[in-house]
Amino acid sequence: METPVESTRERLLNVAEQRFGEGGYEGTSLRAITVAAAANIAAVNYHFGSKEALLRAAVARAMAPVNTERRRRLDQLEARGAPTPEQLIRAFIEPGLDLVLRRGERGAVVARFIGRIAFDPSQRIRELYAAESDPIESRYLAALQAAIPHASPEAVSFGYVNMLGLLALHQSQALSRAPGVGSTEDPGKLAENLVAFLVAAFDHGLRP
Amino acid sequence: METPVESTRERLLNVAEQRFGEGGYEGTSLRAITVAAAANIAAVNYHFGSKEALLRAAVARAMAPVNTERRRRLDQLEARGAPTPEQLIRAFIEPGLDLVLRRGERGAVVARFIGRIAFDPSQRIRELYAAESDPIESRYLAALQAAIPHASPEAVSFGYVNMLGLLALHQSQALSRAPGVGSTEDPGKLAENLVAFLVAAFDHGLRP
DNA sequence: CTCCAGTTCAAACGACCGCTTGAACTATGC
DNA sequence: GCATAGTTCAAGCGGTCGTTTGAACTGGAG
Repeated sequence: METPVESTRERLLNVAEQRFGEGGYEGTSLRAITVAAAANIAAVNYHFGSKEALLRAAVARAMAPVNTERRRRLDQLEARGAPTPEQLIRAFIEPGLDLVLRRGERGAVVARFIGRIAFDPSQRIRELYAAESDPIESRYLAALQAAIPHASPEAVSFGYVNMLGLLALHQSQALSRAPGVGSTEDPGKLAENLVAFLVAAFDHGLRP
Repeated sequence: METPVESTRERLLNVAEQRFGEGGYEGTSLRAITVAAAANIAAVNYHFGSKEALLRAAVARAMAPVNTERRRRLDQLEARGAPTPEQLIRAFIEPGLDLVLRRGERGAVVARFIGRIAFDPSQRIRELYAAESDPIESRYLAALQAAIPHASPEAVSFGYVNMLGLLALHQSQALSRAPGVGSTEDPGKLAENLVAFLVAAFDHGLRP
């Protein structure tokens, strides 16, 4: 009645995160996006300004709820006193997998989009993602360092980067090369497995 | 005297693995490659047939010594009896980081190339890499399963995929967003850190 | 010298790229 | 009803893409 179910702008963002997540930034053309979104090519430049600006808007929209949830969990943990490594890892991983994978079809699309962009071949694109998640990341790094005092800052950074990479890897579903490997597993278990894997690595696998 | 230092074919492969490693497959044009290789554009189709065939040849050439070394280490380990998880992880990681990062400038180029292609946005490209490393991978999976009998096959596969992903991540140097994070670290230490991280995760972080 | 296979070359092919233009449509306020 | 701002549209811009073509060059064999 008031809104035509989905505005052109929203349709563009939805299709963009789907296609960019499937083929990457360079591998996806604006024409492919606009056709799938039933929009005119010029609509992209009208609503966003450029292809990269469309990507930027899509990244910002996709990351917003994840960042919010991470911030909320971190606030909550720090209010209760010194958090354990497991609590911190869980607070980082779960918003990326759970919150996003539990929302059915669209959630998986968003997760794949985020995971792909985070490690896009182009450094320019990667920085675009990093800018969206840097603030909260530095808070996590500091909290992790405090929770694992016996590890050097370099070791904590190393672990953190690995956590980031593994999360992106599973978000992007790049490991579905052989069907049935772990793709049909339910997201909850994946999150639990990943958390357990990382907790063990952080607790026993950080060299001085 | 006998060879003009480098044949056109070799120059194309060298530049291809450098540029593909920097910008990804879709983000690198044949013209950029041929210009940098001081070759004519048609040389690509003459020597290889197509852009994708050039990539395939580059992947095969880059992976060959890594696969050989992995096979050699695995043979050696299995000849001595039941290998430990650490031995297996080391035998997988070190050929990917050491053997390739220790060869100075060119080694780093090859490593980045492999790491990028392994998780390219396009599934087609990823499969191209997988085809080159699948045989040896299945041997590792079986050996890992035998070395960690208390873990389910799903858990071992999960750990293996994570190992693969982290190796590719560090090979591709995609984490050099902030300069100086860990980029200037020497490759030997990186390998040791990564092995320790993975050993701890495999030993204590695989859920039943 | 002639021949010929192997290689390199400039030039161009059609297709697609991101982006722009200017007109047409739509809906709201007066 | 009419102006106006917001949006959509077909069409086309210059440029780059991967690939192809046919001629020119190269060096060794007969």
